[in-house]
Amino acid sequence: MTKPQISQEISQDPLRFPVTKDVAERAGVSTATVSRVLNGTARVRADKHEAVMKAAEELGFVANGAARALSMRRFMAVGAVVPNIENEAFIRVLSSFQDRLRQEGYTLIAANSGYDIDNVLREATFLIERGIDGLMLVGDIHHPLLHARIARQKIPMVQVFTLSTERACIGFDNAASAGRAASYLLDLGHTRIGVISGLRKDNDRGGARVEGIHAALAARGLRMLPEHDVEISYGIGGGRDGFRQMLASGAEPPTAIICGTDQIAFGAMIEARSRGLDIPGDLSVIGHNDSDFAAFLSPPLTTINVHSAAIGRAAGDHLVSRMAGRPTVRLTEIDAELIVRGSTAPPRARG
Amino acid sequence: MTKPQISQEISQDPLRFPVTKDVAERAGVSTATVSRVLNGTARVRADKHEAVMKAAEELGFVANGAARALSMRRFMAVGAVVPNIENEAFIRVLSSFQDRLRQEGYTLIAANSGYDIDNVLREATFLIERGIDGLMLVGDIHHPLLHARIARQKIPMVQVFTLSTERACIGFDNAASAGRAASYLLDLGHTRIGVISGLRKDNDRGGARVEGIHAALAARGLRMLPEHDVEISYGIGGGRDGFRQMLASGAEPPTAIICGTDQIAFGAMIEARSRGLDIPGDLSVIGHNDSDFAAFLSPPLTTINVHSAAIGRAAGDHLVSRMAGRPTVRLTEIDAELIVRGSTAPPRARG
DNA sequence: GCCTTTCTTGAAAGCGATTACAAAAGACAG
DNA sequence: CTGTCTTTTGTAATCGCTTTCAAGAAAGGC
Repeated sequence: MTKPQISQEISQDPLRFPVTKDVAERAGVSTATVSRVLNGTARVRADKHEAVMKAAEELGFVANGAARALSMRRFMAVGAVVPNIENEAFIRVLSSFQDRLRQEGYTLIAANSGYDIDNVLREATFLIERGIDGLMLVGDIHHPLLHARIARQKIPMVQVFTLSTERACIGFDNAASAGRAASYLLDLGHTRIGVISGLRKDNDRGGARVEGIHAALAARGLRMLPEHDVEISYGIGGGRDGFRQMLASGAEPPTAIICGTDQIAFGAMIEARSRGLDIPGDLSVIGHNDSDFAAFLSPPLTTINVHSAAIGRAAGDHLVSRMAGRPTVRLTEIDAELIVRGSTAPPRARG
Repeated sequence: MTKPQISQEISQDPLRFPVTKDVAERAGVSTATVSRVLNGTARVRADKHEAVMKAAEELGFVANGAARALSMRRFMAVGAVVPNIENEAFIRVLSSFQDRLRQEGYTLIAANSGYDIDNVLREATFLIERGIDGLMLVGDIHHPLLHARIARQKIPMVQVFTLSTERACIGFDNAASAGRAASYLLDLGHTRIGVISGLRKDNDRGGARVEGIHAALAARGLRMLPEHDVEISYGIGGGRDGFRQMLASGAEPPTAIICGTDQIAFGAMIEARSRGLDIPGDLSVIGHNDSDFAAFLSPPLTTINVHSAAIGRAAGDHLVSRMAGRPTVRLTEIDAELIVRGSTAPPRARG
């Protein structure tokens, strides 16, 4: 077994990775010059410039981000806390948000809260300790301490999927968009409309949507039966359970339902069909988010497209501007859109 | 409009957020003691302990992570580069990986590469500059420079969804597991078996799976028609296109197909049905990943569960141990499992 | 009560970058 | 060849935390 070759460039301690000083010595310049070359912050004579580049290359120099962050007082990272990192809508938001930030050299650090207001506080604090330069949150209802902390640290923050009167937001009016879906069903002639939503605790969006539906019904002098207003945890299984529960209540079944996600809608469709109900003949179904599979179900699912990717991109734009000290608009509305497919139709004439 | 209340605790510059020194002064101790109390690294007399906690609380103190990282030479963050952040399997891995790391106080920074080997290098370098203490990659084929860089910085790294002879891995033998699925179909009596996989460029897993299927066929003296081996970009639409392409080739259609994801399988099922083919009567279909919807399709989809969540957790365990300097096993095999549901059956006797 | 041992504490030295400031080196005109 | 104006460079301070070291306080043994 041969002695390990210590290559000449590793002078003293082969265990340590190279730092600015090593590059400086090797290139025969000062650390200031190294920094100037590597960051392009000031003119450096061509020969020294080249020497630095060469030395950095040879040593495999990688700048220490913590040291840089400390001295620049900028971390070049932004955080995001979403309720559920496995939910399609949030993934799309994060994905486009990240793309936008990455273009500007920012890193995204994402965390999830499990729809719990205390967890949002905990995760956001964790991110703030990390030194993030900006923060994205979902919704407008948060722990009061969180807003105080964000203000104290002067961290630019933007909220998505909501429109708030207080803070910067990118999103839409959840009540209005769900209301429009309800109105569409009412226009088709439905009168018994139900809703299956995800958990509404600490979730202003879910709550607003249900309220918007109630309001649309009320505007036509109708009201939703309490038995037709069910709340479940997300997922296909949840959708099945939700619809089963609605039928089991003994109340006259709805002729149309609006679901919190396309997964829930899919679950409800499965349950309905297993009971011999025809969709859309006996039951019209509307989902949320326009998931990949929505157009491929049979019948294809009518759904509310919330434009997650556009929202994420806009949130990125917003934060990038704020962090650069540029002026920004507080509210950006990217309205949700009802995509009508085959899962909705006028109610079948009563037998 | 009243003058903003400057609360007493903000003594000098109300623009700056509080630092250790401020807490120390307010509590009447040194910064060393503040650090000791806040990190619990050494015993401190009860009264001083309390004074520090109180001062920190009142000031809304949040430690500067960059400074901490710099002095501890530990960033308490790990990176992960996955091919596609919108793919269910990778999301599950990231989610469980993050949970595990979060327990130990680590932050996860995730990036995606779009199945491109150069992007993996770029993103990983970006993360290394950030100062990550550990790194997770998908698969075993990477840019040679990447391994050099990881070695130079002495960053613990673990690869998932693969088993390598060189590096630490958590995963399974892709060829063997796909081979088992093929053998299962062969046992049912199928002889014309096709495969629809995602892009295989820079993707050792996809390639290995297809090879495993070829090998299983060869072991029975059979071979796959080239027309039955198609490669598409991921997604339901891709699955439809893939199966359409297979039929359009003019070759005798397969009686069974194995798909790279459940989404692809779903797409292929849709296309098959639209052509009047019965599943599993005319066509058996196997997917990959056991997506949420797999069990709910009709017929329910037979699929290979790769245990993404378990892999992510194990990868977290592995890195946590390595970063703590504890000994670890290099290879952890978490075998994939065929879940047989209704989409597979013996081929219908030829008409 | 005095000496040794054990706990607590604070002063100060890093960690590895960036950058303000001043000195040095060139460029140019007279 | 000298003085002035730029441009390029290096020195050293700084960012905010952790941690070593040594001193001071408290505790225990005789």
